[in-house]
Formats: sequence, structure tokens, C-alpha cells
Amino acid sequence: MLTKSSTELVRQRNSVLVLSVLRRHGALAHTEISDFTGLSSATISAITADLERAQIIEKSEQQAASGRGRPRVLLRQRRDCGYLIVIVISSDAVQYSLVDYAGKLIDRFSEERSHDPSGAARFVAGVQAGLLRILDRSRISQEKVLLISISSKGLVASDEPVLLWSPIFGSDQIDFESALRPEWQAKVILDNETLLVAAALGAREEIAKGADFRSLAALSLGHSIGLGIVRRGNQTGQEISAANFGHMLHMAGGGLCRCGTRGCIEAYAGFYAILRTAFEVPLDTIPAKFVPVAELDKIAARARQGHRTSAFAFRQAGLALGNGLSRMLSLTERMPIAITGPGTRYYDLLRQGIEEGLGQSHVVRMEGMPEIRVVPDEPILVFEGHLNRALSVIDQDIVISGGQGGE
Amino acid sequence: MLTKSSTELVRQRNSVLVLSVLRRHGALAHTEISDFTGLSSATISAITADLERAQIIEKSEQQAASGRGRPRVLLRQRRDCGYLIVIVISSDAVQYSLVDYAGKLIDRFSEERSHDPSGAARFVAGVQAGLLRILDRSRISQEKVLLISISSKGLVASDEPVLLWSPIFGSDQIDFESALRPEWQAKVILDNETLLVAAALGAREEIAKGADFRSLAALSLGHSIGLGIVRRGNQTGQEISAANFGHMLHMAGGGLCRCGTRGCIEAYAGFYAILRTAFEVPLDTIPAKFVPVAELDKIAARARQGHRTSAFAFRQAGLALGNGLSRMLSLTERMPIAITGPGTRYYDLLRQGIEEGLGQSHVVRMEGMPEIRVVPDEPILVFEGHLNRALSVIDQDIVISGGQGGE
DNA sequence: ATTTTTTTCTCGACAGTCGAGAAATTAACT
DNA sequence: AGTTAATTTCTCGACTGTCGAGAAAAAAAT
Repeated sequence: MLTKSSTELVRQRNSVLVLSVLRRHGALAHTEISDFTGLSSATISAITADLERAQIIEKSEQQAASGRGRPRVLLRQRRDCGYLIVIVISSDAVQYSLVDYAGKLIDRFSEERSHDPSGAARFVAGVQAGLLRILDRSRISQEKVLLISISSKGLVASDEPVLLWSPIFGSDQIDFESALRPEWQAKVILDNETLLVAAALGAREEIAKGADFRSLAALSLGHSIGLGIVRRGNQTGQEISAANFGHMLHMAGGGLCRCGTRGCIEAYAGFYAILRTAFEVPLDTIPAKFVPVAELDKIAARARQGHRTSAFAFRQAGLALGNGLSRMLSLTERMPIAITGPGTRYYDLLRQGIEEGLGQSHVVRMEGMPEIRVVPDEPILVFEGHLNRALSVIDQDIVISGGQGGE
Repeated sequence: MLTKSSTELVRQRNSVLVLSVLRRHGALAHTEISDFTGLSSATISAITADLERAQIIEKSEQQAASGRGRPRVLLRQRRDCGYLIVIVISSDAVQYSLVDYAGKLIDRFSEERSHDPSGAARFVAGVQAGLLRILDRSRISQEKVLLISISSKGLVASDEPVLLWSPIFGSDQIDFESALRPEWQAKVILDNETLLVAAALGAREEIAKGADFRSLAALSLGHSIGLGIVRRGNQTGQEISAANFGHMLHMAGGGLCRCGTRGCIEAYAGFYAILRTAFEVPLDTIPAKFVPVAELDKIAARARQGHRTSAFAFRQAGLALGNGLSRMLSLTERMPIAITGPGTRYYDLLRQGIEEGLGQSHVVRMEGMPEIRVVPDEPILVFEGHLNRALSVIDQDIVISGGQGGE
């Protein structure tokens, strides 16, 4: 549905544009902002004056004059304009990070997650406590927290911050919005972890390639399997789509998955599945809840030394991944695939299976093998994705609300 | 990538908005346009005056005054403002339609496609001839044709009007842009046929449900299998994604498909595949190029009378479709599925298999069976999709170019 | 001290939207 | 017939926004 436009909307959009340029390039002078945005100098004056009045940006102290002429006045975000809390939920820990408006990490700690199945209610209480703790450690007032950005593996609702299904809590849903709402007035967003990885890689790609960038998929290999897809939208930045890839059907009536269904990709390519195949345990055995990486390393070592069954386990995993990716590519355009997560250390063993699995489909035979790259440092990408996404949401909100009520 | 906004852009967008409202509701008075768009009366005056001057819309003749007060002056598109040619390519014919700017069908004819494999080059020549013919029959000058909107089954490039793969020409690519470029200055767009069906259904849904509409998939059953997905985008109307669903891998190393790959969905659910299974022909037999519907009707009749192998063929087909759909749903959000195409007449036989196939996956077990509806009149939907899409593209272009050079 | 160079700020012109009220036009009422 | 009420369209001034040009500021070079 189209909607009406007004001159005020123009100002809003251009203000967001200025903030985003500032975000991408750091502190900038008047002239540089004008160059990057394509807006005229007069407009930059007007917009920056507004933003300064609203205490969103500030003039930085005079730096050593670089050349002759009137020295530049650099503009930068006010760090104390607002804060962001990032919560990364993984299977064994929850990491809390406090970030200022300029994107600088102020504080961070992790809390081990006990593996008791006490469920969602207690976990939510833990998150509430964690939030208060990070706030307390840094002595920042609660109102200054503009956004809480959460990520988890699993399936996330598209419009609300609700975790629909996760490998940790199963289908015990968690609604973070309502869990935090009375105390926190900050906006709450929730994203699939691998989606953030894809978003981060997409942003990097876009900086490198510019308009040539079209789309990209990120595949995360670990205890569970995740997939994120980033596509460059028509105009509105880049449109991002999450995925429940790990539990896509690989083979009807196949091996039993942790989720209780048979034949999921994860039941072939998850760590526990590789273990199961390597030890020739029947495929309908209820899988182990958690597999130490050391265990898998041993199997990998054996496989590399030529041990048949071990190599076969990785090959089967690759095949499931390859088939799944080929199915994904049947529904989207051709795109490069980035593989991340702890499973990348076994890529040498998985590769042949992945390629074979891909090769069995029409799209790949027609368009050729997609580019596959390995990007091991997943946690960095997750955090980067959080920042990209969260800070641009904050920019948006801050401009719409016209600063902190000051006008 | 964000881009700068200006006041002129505001006018453009609002002009497009006015045109789109006119499109949806037919001839409207000043006041009504104001109501529908949310723009003030003064703005409507300014915009409509511009559009009238540019000869895009016109005041209609006074109608019988309906109530008291100053009588309304209805505004409507000028039919002769420009024309659209719609080309629907199907396996046995090519249909040409000439439509005026108001969306009214002026002329239409079909040309049988000879089944000779003389290939793409000759086909392109046929299209060129067809275009000239429809132009000639209606005595409309070539410059007045603003857009040529083409649809076909198969895989379409996302940014150019290039047919990458089709059941008819295989991977003999056809670039319609360059094929028509010297003679025709009209814009050329190409869409997957089932995508247009999905777009049309999505538009209907959006009218019925308003903002509640989120997304929808259309599945077309016939000699080949097609899938289109429509999602409501963030702001920019609805974003649409094409799919190569028919040749998604159903089962590795499975039955031989027309495309030369093994195990495609089509190799189980296409008409020829159902025939093959019903007659217990080995699955690696090179499939028939074309299957008369009457032939399939016979099998269906036998199946309905309880004939085992025939019923099995439909069940297998349903299973492949259900598995495929479940895989699609693993990569997207939950959405209703509309089934169209000639294959809908066998839906009673396919249904059980489809539901079983869907039920084998994690998403469906978790979120429940998606809503499935049967919408048999596919050709109408294809044409409706063409019109929706093409006319809104024309509106866009016409506003940007500021009418036909008149200012 | 003056000139050159570079950056920032300011002013008037222009484009767009909006609200209010004037103008137009018909039906209904006395 | 004359007047009033209702309804629609048009117009005017106010406001917001962007832009180009040139003034003002400030440091280096001459």
C-alpha cells in the first residue's frame, strides 16, 4: 500500500541519511557530509543545526588544522545520546553488552546458562536480572537505554520480538516485549542469530562492492544449523529474511532429530548427528543433548586419517547441507554462500558432500556451483550484525521522535 | 543504500499515489481522492491540474447530479494516454492482448505455437511479428505503446527481461529487451507466470483484508509446476519473489525429469510424471514431451474408482508437492497456499499426499497445517497479475517522465 | 599587511503541502 | 420567485523543505 509523502518526511529521511553517513564514516566535516549524501551545503547546515539542538550530534573539539583555509569542524554523534544493550543468547551462555550511541562497547559480561530444563520462565527472570546488572555496573539510567537487541538461534516471529522455537527451549515461546515492558520502555528487537551474520556480511559486501552487491546467504554450522539470507531491496536498504533451515526436511522418514521430527537437515548435519553416524548408532536413537567439540574433533581426526565410517559421517552431513542449499537456491536467485560457526573447522571433510549435494539439483547444474566461502569468526559477525541493525533502528527512531523530547 | 529525498520527490510519490487510487477505484471526484489518499484538497487540486495538463487524466462529462450541492467532477485516466501489450507465453500458444491506459482490453488474439524445436530464434521472430500484428489491427502508433509485459513459465532473471530457463526452450536463453530494442522503445518486463498469479491473489487479498494481509504462495499444477510468493514489504507496496520450485530437488537420485536432472518435484508431480507412475513405466524413462489432459483424466477416473496404481500415482505427486511446500515454508514465514492450474481438477486425489508431505516437516508440525485453497481459473489470474503490475509500472514511469514530454 | 584557499553560514528563490475560506452550483424550502 | 442549506471545487497565505550563490570566517602563503 502506498502512503502519502510530505515535506516533513523529506526532512526526516534526509536526517536519517546524515546520521547513517556519520555512522559509516565516523566524525565528518560539513563538507564531507555534503559530498557523501549528495545534499547541498545549506541543507546540511539546517539538518545538523537541528540535530545539534536536539542533542543528538555535537561539534568535536578543533583538531590540528590539516591544510590552509578555515579549519574543519567535525561533527559526531553524542555518545551519551542514548545506549543500546545487546543480548546474545547461545546454548551455553548469555552475553550482555552495553554500547553507546556511537557504537562503542562500554561493558560486557557473560552468564553461564545452567542446562537445567527449568524452562522459559526462569530464563526470562535471568535476562531481567542480567539487564539490571549491566545497567548498574555502568551507572546509566534506565531511560537512556533506547533499544535492547536480542539474538538467538531458532525461529523468530517476523513482526514481534517473540521467540517461537529454539533449540534450547523447544516450543516454549518467549515474548521478550511483554517480559520487559513494564520496567523497560526501550524498544525490543529480536533476530535470528544467523540472520545477523548474514546481515553483517551483506553490509561488508555492500561497502566493498557498492551497488554490485545483490544477495548472500550465511550458513552456520554447529550443534544446530542456521541460515540467513540477505537481499538488496528495491530502495529500502536491504531486506532481510530469516530461515528455519536446520529443520527443513532433508529426507522423508529419515533420522530422528532433536526436535522430534524425522529427517531434518540437522538430524544429518548437526554435531550430534555426525557423532551418531560416526558411531553407527541407529538413526532413530534419541540424540544427545549436547556434544563437546573435543568429541567431534576426535572423529574428524580419524576421518582425516582415512577411517571410513568417520569420513562417511561428515560426507553424509555435507550431502544434507548441499541438498538443503540447493533447495534454497531453487526458491531464490543465485547467491554466494558464506559458511560460519564452529563447524567450519571440519569444512575440509564436509566440502565434497556439500558440493555433491548441490550438484544433484537443476539450478546448480544450470547456473553452476554457487560461490562458497568460509568465514570462521562467527561471534564477531553476530555482534557486528547487532550493531548495524540496532544503531540504524535507533537513528530512525530518534529522528522521528525529534530527539529526546527537546524541541 | 539510503538516498536523498527532495520536495520534488514528494510530489512524484503523491502523484503516483493519486494515479494508483484512481486505478483501484475507477473515476473519482476531487473529494474522494482526497479521502482515499489522505492528502488535502488543495494538494489534490495542484496534482490533478498538473496531470491534466500533461494529458494523463481528464475531467469526465458531467454525470447526473446525485445529491444537492455543487455537482462532482469525476477525474479518470485518459484511455489514449498510452497502451500496454500483454504477451502470455504458454506451452501451446502465445496470447497477445492490447490494453489501454485505463486497463480496458482492446484487442486480443492467440497464435498456436508449433511444437517444432526450431528454437528461440524463430520464436523471437514470431513474437516480433505478433506485436506488429496487434498494433496493425488496432491502428495504434508504436510510440503510444509504453510497456510490453511478458510472462512465461520457467526461470526469469531478476533485473532484466531475460528468460533463463523454460520448459519450452530449455536453457536457450531469450533476452526480450535486446530482441525488441531497436524497433520498440517501450519498456519491456518479463515475469514468471505463477508469480503473476500470486501477485494477483495477493492484491485481491490486500483489498479484502487490508493491512492484515501478510503473505501468500501460489502453486500452479500442470505439465510443469510453478510457485510464486508474495510478501508485503516494509513500506514499498509488496515485494515479490519468483521461484524455480518445479525443479527443486525432491529426492536425490530420484525419477528422471524433463530437464535432465533426477529427482525434481516435477518428475513426480508434473502431468507426465503422474502418467509415468500410473503406467508403472521405469522412473528413468525419458518422459513424454506433452501429455493430453484427456489422458490424465482417464487415470484420474480410474483412481477415483479405486484402481490402486492410478491412485498411487496421484498420491506420490501430492507427496512431492507437500514435501516441497514444507521446505518452502521452512525458509519463509507461515503463509496460505493457493493452488491453481489445470491440475486443480485432480485436487481430490492429490490432497491426501500433499497433507502427508507437509506433515513430515518440523515447521508444519509446529505451526500447524497452512491454509490451502483451490483457485482454478488460472488464466484470469495471470492476466490480472499482468495488469496490476504493468499499469502501476506505467503510472510510475509516466509521472517520472512528466507526461509525454508535455509540461 | 595582503592575498589565497578552504570551510561554514546565511539569504533569497523555488517547490510542495496544508487549512481556511471564497466561489460555484444545485436541491430544498417558504 | 427568492432564499437558504448543502456540497464540491478552487484559491490564497502560511509553513516546511531544498538549493545555489555569495558572504563571512579563519588559517596558510606571499
